[in-house]
Amino acid sequence: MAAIKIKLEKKELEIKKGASGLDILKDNPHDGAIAMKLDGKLVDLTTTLDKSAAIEFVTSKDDEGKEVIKHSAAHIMAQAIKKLYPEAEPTIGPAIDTGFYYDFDNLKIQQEDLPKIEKEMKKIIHDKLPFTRKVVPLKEALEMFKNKYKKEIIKELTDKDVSTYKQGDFVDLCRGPHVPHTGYVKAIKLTKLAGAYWRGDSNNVMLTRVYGVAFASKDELNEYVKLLEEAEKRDHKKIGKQMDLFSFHEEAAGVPFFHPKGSIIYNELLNFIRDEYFKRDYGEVVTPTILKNTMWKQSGHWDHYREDMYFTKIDKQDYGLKPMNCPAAILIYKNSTKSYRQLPLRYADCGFIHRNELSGVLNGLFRVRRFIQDDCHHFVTPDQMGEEIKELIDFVKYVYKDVFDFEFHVELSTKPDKAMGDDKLWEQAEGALGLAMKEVKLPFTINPGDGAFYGPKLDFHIKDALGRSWQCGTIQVDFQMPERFDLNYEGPDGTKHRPVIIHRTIIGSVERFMGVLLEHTAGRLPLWLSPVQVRIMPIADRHLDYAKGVLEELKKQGVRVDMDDRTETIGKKVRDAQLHKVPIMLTLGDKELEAKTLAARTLDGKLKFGIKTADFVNAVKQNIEEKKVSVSF
RNA sequence: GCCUCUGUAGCACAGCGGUAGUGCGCUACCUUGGUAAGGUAGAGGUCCCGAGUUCAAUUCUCGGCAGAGGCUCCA
Repeated sequence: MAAIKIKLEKKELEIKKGASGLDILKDNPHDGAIAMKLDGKLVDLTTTLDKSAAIEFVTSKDDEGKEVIKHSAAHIMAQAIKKLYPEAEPTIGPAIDTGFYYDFDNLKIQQEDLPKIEKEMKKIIHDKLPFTRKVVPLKEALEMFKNKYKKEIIKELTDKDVSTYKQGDFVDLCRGPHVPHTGYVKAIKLTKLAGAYWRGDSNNVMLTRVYGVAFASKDELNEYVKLLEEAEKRDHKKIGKQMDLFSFHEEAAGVPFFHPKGSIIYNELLNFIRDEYFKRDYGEVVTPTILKNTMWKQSGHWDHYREDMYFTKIDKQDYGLKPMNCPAAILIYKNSTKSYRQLPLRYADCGFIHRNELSGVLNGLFRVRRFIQDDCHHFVTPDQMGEEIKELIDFVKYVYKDVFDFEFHVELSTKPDKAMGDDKLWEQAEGALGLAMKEVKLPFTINPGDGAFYGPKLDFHIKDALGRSWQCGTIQVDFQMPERFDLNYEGPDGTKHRPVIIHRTIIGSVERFMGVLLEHTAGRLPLWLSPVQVRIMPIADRHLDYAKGVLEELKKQGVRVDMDDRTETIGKKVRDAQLHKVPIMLTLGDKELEAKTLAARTLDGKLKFGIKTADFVNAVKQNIEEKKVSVSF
């Protein structure tokens, strides 16, 4: 038989024509190989070679390999479900970041059914059924697949042929690639059941989506399960309860009740941002929550945002609760003639805004119906726009990286379908944001059609300790509102010019940011944000008087301090303080009483004895002042 | 809003067609203890709300409200 030359990584090999990746692996073992790249294109290991090519094996450790495993697992699940529920109609089932899912129509199952499906999947995996690829002409494919969803997909394809994969008696429309046989998928777990609209459109029927995870080893599955447990422990709703920060009540769905301790965190976040405003030449404004509908009609909110608003009547006139602060800032701007010398003009507004969110999207502090944004409207000349945006990006970087130690990424969201204004202004605004990002040399991705109705935006997503990402800050360029409200300023030439409005938030909403921060830190907030910064714990009753003295002194110094004077053992008091995430514990006993010193314990279990009160106060104040992320002595 | 699930003491959960338990927490007393749980006793519940089935509903059925996880949406 004829031989062909292939290039395998750095080696040149000669193999039989028609040999497959699996054949090559026999003589050239490659640990964990599950797919391969043929001249850079990802294909099955079972693909046969009929001409010279460069080959690279892809393993289950590579991202591409992981995706192959997840995708193969989706097919295995579909096969299992088809067997258990023959009337179910498979639609689509891709690999996703966290695993895979498959959507079915006509599948009526419950959470309890998942183990049954898992069991069936394990059988299929045990049987090591080969995945076989077959390319068929479109017409033939239309006959092969009876179900309407698959037909719909096939009809939209522009290729001549479509590729199908078969394992056992299950055939699916699929580009591939897949693992050679089902036995390659070593560990699977079905995680949740959900509803999902066909093609993600809420006008379409709701399908049943089954989510799962798949790995090439049991260890990886265990690791994943651990991560889930960790995430559950860090759930901010749970931490909020444990630390007595806030609660939710059915009397006000979607709006948190912040308790005294939670309110401290809330207010500290606002204080922090206000201090930054002061340094950066912002003016804070305080404005009404309820404004007349005439205002909302002029701003465009009536046409573009009404669904998300609450309305009321006062003296037979129609009013709406503000979902955004911009109209108020605009009214203040228009209150007097503005000169170019006054710009940029920055109106910060920490007012409550209300959004009538769908009940199904509410989620702890992450998604609420009433919240405060660290919102500001920058009125700038077109010339100042670029510089102002760059300064803002810098501000964002300072807050995320320097103060809170968050990684983040940026998306540029462009014109949505439901937008107002003409395309030219949109392009100009999008260009300005993109250019600023390039100039500050930050990478960003494009999120098409996700802009606000009045302008494109940069969205800042922060990454927490568990690698999850949250949208918080946003910078939006708006040419529309200045037009609608006929805003202007006197230029150096003595004529009127149109300003540009930049709408932006950095921490986003105080609520969401607090939730992210609680999960990121697992409740171990930096000292400056901790509701109780220091807890004093006398060891026996005879230390009480000394402890009270220390308590008063720290209070006088502005430290948030409390005392655990219960008749409990010191071990018990330490445990309680640990559980409530009190950053500094002062244990006061005979030694301290005698030497008039303090003994401190931090949450990491480190102890230090013999601290002088004055030194302690200085260290604590400095840590707070510098907004340090952690405490140490 | 839609899909699946859930709702029992402050919290975490058992339980059951005959109006309820456990642990932690709380209160009192004893204990005065050196870095993640000392002992004993006690208080605490409209079993989310409403209707239906039943001799009897916290339990079964239906409707509502709220929560969780998804989908769509979003700070």
